[in-house]
Amino acid sequence: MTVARRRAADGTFRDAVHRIVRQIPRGRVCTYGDVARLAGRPGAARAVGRLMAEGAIPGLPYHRVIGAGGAIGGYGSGVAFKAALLAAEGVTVRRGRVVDFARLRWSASQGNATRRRPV
DNA sequence: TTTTTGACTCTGA
DNA sequence: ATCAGAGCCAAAA
Repeated sequence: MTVARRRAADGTFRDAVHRIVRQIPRGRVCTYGDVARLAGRPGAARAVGRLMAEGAIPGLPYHRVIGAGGAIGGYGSGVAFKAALLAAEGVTVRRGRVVDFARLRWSASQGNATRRRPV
């Protein structure tokens, strides 16, 4: 491997966050705090938000990362566009809040098929 | 190394 | 429900 690929998985917080965000299924959402916790740094929600703003990896579903309690959070191109992207996946956003956030909330451990009761 | 920044979150008024 | 304040963390300056 060449040193040029130092952006690859190296155990850094940033890489951990990127890998997690990439796993969020379509039609589901995850909070900044959740991502931080999954990355092994509970409480680093703010740091996660900053990484989202960087958008270092195009193609990642950054729009699926929202605020605590289902708050829409922010977005580089505007929260309106973020809401539109979510709507396109079947996630309804009303008054800056994700409807049925509790059910659409995603966790790495359940992303597979642990859902015993489909929506 | 210290300071600043930012798509956060919780608590209390 | 809405707002201000404080706490927290990682990356960049």
